Amino acid sequence: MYRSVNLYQIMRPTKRDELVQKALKVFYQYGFHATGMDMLATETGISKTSIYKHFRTKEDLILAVLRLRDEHFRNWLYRRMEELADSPRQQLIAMFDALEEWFNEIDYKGCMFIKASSEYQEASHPIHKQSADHKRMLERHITQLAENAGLTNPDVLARQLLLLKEGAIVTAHLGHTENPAKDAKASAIDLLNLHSK
Amino acid sequence: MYRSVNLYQIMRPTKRDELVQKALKVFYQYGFHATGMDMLATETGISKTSIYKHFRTKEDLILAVLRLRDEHFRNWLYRRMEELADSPRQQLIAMFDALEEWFNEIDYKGCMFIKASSEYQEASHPIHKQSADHKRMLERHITQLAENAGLTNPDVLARQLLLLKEGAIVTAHLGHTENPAKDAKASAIDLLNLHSK
DNA sequence: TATAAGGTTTACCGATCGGTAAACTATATA
DNA sequence: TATATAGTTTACCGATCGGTAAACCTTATA
Repeated sequence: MYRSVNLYQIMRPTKRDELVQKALKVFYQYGFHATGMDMLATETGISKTSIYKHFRTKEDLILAVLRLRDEHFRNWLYRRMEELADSPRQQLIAMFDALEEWFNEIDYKGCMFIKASSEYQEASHPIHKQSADHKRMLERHITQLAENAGLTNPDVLARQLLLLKEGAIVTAHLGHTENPAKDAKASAIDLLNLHSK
Repeated sequence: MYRSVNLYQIMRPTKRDELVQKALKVFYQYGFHATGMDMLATETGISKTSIYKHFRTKEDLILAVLRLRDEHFRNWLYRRMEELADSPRQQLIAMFDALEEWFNEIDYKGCMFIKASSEYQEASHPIHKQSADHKRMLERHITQLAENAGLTNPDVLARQLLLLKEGAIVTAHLGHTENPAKDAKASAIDLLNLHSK
């Protein structure tokens, strides 16, 4: 019995994952508070009862959604940076080309973690904390790239590049500026040159 | 009669303004969707019926709140930049010192307009549009300062400085980085030097 | 003193909020 | 065939959502 249960869960986590995947789209498009569980059941085609079989609360579901989003986004960004450039230095610059591609998607609605932390504001809230963790992991990766590129003060430079990234993300969503990714990229190139030995 | 009505409205717009002022604090602290009208009535001490005498809908109230916030914030930032530095060039740098003061306030919860645009995502939504207008007005002012400072490409530089500002604002709220205002300021100084003749 | 405007309280509206109970169906293994 | 699991539908829970109706109080002017 135990064997069959475990095998089933290992081999077919499909429905649960399908739910998280669909919920991600809905939360991203409409926001967290604005998305009710009834609407979520309708949009995903999965009954509310089934949803609550998988997740104790709406908050738990959101945390799972953010986990998936973190995995998807970091994988995509890191891969795209590698595809667009060879050297670590050029990859840091290519981050802003990748961002521009993202901004130009028709359904672009900003960064899910900025939104999450802004709807769940207290720093102690699990959703806020998990959003901060995502940013921390990005920072670690970019810092490593800056080190590999042999740049001076790789940690400071990484934080500065990420400030440009976050600024471009919210500016692209506000929509009052033509091409924030391009402006950010130009700044990034300048900063990189200044941090070269 | 008409005279008395008008005089009354001109001389004592107090209650309405008091409502907007208090609603601003509540919306800023708890978010827009998360703040119900009953809670708002309780927190402001103004009955729901009275609120709806002044504003037809919750959305109208939010628009009034954002108008007040725009006025407060821009006045505060511009004044603080002037207090902290004399030359236009130094004032541009001082923007990040002013931001650091803001970030260190105990009730700091990020930028109200970023939050508003992220809870009302469609670019056509009045709340989203008004948030974008705020950013546009900031851009105009910073561009003017860059021109007065005699810097090359004042418009590009202004947009880049504002990318750093927005990035610092969301990073300070996420709370995963020590002192984003300091990082942003260092970048700003570098960019300013590169744009000097 | 009559009147009008701004404000109040109390109560209510239908809809939706997050979440649950119960009874049922389909599938896959023992 | 018996059993366990994942999933379903229907109905419901108390609370809160944005918004309104009606009756009353207060204050300042005509």
